[in-house]
Parts: sequence; C-alpha cells; structure tokens
Amino acid sequence: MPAVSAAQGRSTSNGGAQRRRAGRPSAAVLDKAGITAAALELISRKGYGGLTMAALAKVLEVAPSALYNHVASKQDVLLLVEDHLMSLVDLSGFGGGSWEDAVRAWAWSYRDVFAEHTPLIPVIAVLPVTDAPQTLAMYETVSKGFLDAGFPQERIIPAIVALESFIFGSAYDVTAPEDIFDSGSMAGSTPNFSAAVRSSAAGQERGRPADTAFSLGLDALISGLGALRK
Amino acid sequence: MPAVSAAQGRSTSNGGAQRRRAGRPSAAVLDKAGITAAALELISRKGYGGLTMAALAKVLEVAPSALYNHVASKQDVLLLVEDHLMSLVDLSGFGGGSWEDAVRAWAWSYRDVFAEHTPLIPVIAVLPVTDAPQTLAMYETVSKGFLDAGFPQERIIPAIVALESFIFGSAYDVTAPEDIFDSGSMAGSTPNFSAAVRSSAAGQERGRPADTAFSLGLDALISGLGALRK
DNA sequence: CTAATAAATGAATGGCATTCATTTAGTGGT
DNA sequence: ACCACTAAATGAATGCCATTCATTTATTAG
Repeated sequence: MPAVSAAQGRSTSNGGAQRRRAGRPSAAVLDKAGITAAALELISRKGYGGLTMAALAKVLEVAPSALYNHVASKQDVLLLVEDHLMSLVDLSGFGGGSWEDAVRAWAWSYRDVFAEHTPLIPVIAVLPVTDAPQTLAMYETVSKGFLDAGFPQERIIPAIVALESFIFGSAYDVTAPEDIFDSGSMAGSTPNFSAAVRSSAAGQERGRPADTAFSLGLDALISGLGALRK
Repeated sequence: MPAVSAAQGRSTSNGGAQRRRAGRPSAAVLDKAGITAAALELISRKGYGGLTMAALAKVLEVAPSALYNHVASKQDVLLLVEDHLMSLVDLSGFGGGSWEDAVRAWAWSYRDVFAEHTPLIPVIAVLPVTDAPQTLAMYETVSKGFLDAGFPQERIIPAIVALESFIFGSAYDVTAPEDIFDSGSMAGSTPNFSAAVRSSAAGQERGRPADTAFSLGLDALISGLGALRK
C-alpha cells in the first residue's frame, strides 16, 4: 500500500501538508528539537505503542526515511525524549533548605516523570551520560547537593545510584493494575500473604498503594543514607 | 505428562528436524513446561533478542503456529519464563535466623536472577500473581517471614513492594556499561559530578560498582524498614 | 459410529525499523 | 562563475516478526 498517509492534502482543509516533491527543500523541515517534540506529542496522545517511525514521520509531514538524516535509529529518538524529560525533574530543593527535603522533592518528581514513561527506563539505565546534556546537568546539581550536605566524595555516586534504582523500580509500580495482588482461587494456599494484602488495602483508604510504598522506602533510604554524612 | 520436551529427532543426530506431516501427531509434541524450557535455553544462548516465536519453534522442532495451541501470545511465553525464575530466588533465610539476614539473602538472589533477565521486569511489574504460582509462593513465604519478625500486618505489603522496587531498579543497574558516567567532553561543566565519579571509581578497586550501590541501599532499607517492627 | 475437540502444518497478513537509489538545494574552493 | 561535495528530502524495496486462518490428522466423548 502506498499509504496516502502524511501529505495528502491538496485543497481540502486538512492539517496543511502539501505534497513535497522529491529533493532537498529550501528550508530544512526536520531537526532534533522538532523530532523530540513530535515524539512527545505522539507518546502523550497514543502511548509508546503508537510511537513508530512511520507515525512520527506522519506527524512531522515527512517520509519515514527522512528521519534517518537526523537520527541513526529509533533508539536515538528515545534518547532524545529521555534527555528532555530529565529537564522536568525538580531540582529546586538543592538550592537551599535541608538535604532531606531536597532529596525528597527530587525523588518524587523523578518518579512521577518516569511513571508516565516506563518504556524509557531500560534506555536510561544504559545511557552513557555523555550523550545526554540535561541528564548530566541533573547529576551535577544533585552531586553538589550531596557534597554540600557533607557526604564523603566516594559515597556520593553509590548513594545516588541506590536512590535512582529505587525510583525506577517505583515508577513501574505506579503503573501496576489495582488487583495485581489478587491471589484469586489460590488464596487458600497463601494465608499470610492474602491476609497482608487485605490488611494493607483496608488501612489504605486515601492515596495510591504505590505512593504508600514509595513513601515508606524513600524515608528508609533517606535516613539510612543520611547517616553517611560527616 | 513428563513432557519429552525438546523433542529429539528420530535416529539421525542431525540438528535438522524430520519433517512431520500435517495433522495431529499421536503423541503431543508441545506443552507449557517444554516451551518454558526451550525459551530459557534460547535466552541463555542468544539473549532476549534471539527469543522469537520462530526461533522457539525451531528449537522445539515445530511450526511457529503450533505454539499458539498452547500459549495465546509471546507475552504468555514471557510469563511462563518469569514464573519459573521466581522459583530460583533464595528463600532459605526465612526458615530461621534473623529477619535482616533473611531479607538480605532474598534480595541479593532476587536481584541476581533478574539482572540476567531485565527484559522481564516490565512484565513482572504488571503481572497479576494469580497467573503465577511460583511468584505467589514466594510472596507467601516472604509475608510470613515479615509477620513472624513482628511487622504490623498492614505494613507488610508496602515494605515488600518498596524492597522489590529497589531490587528491580538495581537489576538494571547491573547491566549498565562500565563507562556510563563518563562525562567526556562535557566534564568541564560538571566539576562536582566528575569529581564524585572519579572518587568513587578510585575507592572501588574490587567488586562491581553496582554491588556497592546495592549493598548501600539495601542496608539503608533494611534498617529503615526494620524499625517498623513492633 | 460419529461429532467434537485437540494439535499439528503451511501459507498468508500486516506492521515494523531500516536501507538504498534518486532528486534537488545549498556550500566551499578555485 | 563554475564545480564538486554534502545535506535533506522522496519513494520503493527488504527482511524480520507476531499472529491468523484454512486444512489435515488423531484422539476422545456421547
């Protein structure tokens, strides 16, 4: 199928999109910032399942192959998105106030941002920071916050990594279905677990279960790691 | 059914799979246990990139479409694998000894198992335990361990979830490349971060960096969560 | 004995990322 | 002013992949 797709257009009041003839256009249509923005729009509209190179090209009113003049692969697009998201993480606490409060605000916003973007977590976990300026900027601010709070220099990176690991895992947790711990017909053979599930659901009432666990773990990490300060 | 599983070809020691004629064979060739075993073998040999329905069918010496008589989708295969892996997690500490030691042994082995299977983490995070008997069994044992250690019932699930979140995030961390924190040409603009990276690398010497961070975070979590006991 | 069901084959199907030949436009050097 | 090179677009493959469907054969239930 020729896929009428992107640029149909002509006279009808569509999104615009005149068909472009082959060859380099006078003004460049694409750049990394535009690709990033289009990817984010697509993700928010259709989710990560809807983020395909073809769909991205359609949003940008370009042939799919044109994207490859600006990124080497789809993975590259994900990297661009990932780095952009890092700029949304709240670092304001590291400007003043206690280390505990700064870490808490940072961790909650970091988790919230990536809870909406869990498919990027495997990407982040392996992404060399060199290629990600926003990510690097975040690490710089956080490192300085830890240093100023009195952390021994050689403990700073392990502490940040431990916190990040917890944050990434917790981001997945946010996306879990309500009934994930429903033991169903097997409940009879798991009395202790089933009782614990019932009991935590009962004591819950307000707020998401994921928030309760995150709060609990974060407090434990903050107090445990905080003890490393000189 | 013992499930001959990875069906071997007739007499010849070819890798080559006698061609079976169409129609139901007298003895069933496939079952879930065999599919699970073949998937695990494939994963260990070729990684998750090599785990395709076609490759799985080839290992089992069947046509790809035959798999769909036993599983509904590839996701289903991943679920089978995931549940099998849960049986490899070390629960022995919960038989006796201190809660701290039991949790520590459980957490390390849990992380080690899934560090080799990070592509399953998104699957687990969303998997209803009903469909996963081994997973359910693990939760039962761990829940009982927490209860016996004096945890208030309504705190047990949040505490386990917090630990699991940390474990999953840390499993990704194990797979990160050595030089992930290399700031390269940008190092000049990130003095605090770069110094922290150098310093933690220097103090490292033995063991993986991921182990240092995991140990640090796990100790913090254990001492913080342990304080919840009555 | 027969109808329903289970389990296999083999041939599509449609979606996907990616590549390649081709076209056109700007750019740097002489 | 010319020319070679490079940049940025189109459009037509390519190959991989999960999944579906019609068909065949065997077993099982009534």
